Amino acid sequence: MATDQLSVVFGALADPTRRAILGRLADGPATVNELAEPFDITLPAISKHLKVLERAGLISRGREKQWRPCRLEAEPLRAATEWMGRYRQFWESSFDKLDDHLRTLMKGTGQ
Amino acid sequence: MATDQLSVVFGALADPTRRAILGRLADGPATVNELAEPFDITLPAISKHLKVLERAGLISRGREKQWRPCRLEAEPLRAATEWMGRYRQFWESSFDKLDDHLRTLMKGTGQ
DNA sequence: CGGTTAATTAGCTAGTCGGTAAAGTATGCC
DNA sequence: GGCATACTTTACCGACTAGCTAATTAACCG
Repeated sequence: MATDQLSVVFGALADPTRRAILGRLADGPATVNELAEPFDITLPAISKHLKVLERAGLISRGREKQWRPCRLEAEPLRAATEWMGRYRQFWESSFDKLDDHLRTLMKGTGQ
Repeated sequence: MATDQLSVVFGALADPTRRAILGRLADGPATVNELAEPFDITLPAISKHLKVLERAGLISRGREKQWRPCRLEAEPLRAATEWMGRYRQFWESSFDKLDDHLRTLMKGTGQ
């Protein structure tokens, strides 16, 4: 996968286990074992997923006694959402049913 | 990569070439050669990228004479954006700086 | 200290990804 | 038909990914 920030973030989101982990973290911080509990995969596999999420800046990790609590860091999702925002008009209106010429024309009118 | 729709869409977006192709298609339909022109990669590589985008439902392809014009289909981005929407509060407010207890408490108040 | 719990690292396998070159398919046009 | 244009498919390659088991590190507890 490419190394630019957006690619890393989208790449991190392209896995249901990682999205589920983020979902869990939306309810508050959790330890690695707590995060692993719902899944049928081993702890090392979870550890790898967490590293991917950390590289994407989607989680941060503390140190508390023998636990390493994870916490959600949603900031990178702002950039991802903003990137998608460019296309919002194409799914919120019926513009995507029109041909290019007409679309260009209408864009010029400020709608 | 997993096969659920959201994973396939995020996976398709996790590559800068594919995102650039979508960017080009936002200006209107284009043929494969037109899409390939800005890049330093071979046509087969572009063809593969297009197949990934098509599998994600992000483009559709027609047939006009000997050309196979591609057109943007932004609909899948709606689901992707909606998924991220769950986390909007975490980057639009300072909630993500507070601890879980406080966040839970404030959520109960409706903001 | 020794043992337990928490989590990461190392090393392996199988499969996917992004790219290539070369061959194949489809259509248009003389 | 025959040739050119526009892609696509096939076969291959090196790098990366997701999973495993086994071993290691780190911190607490008695």
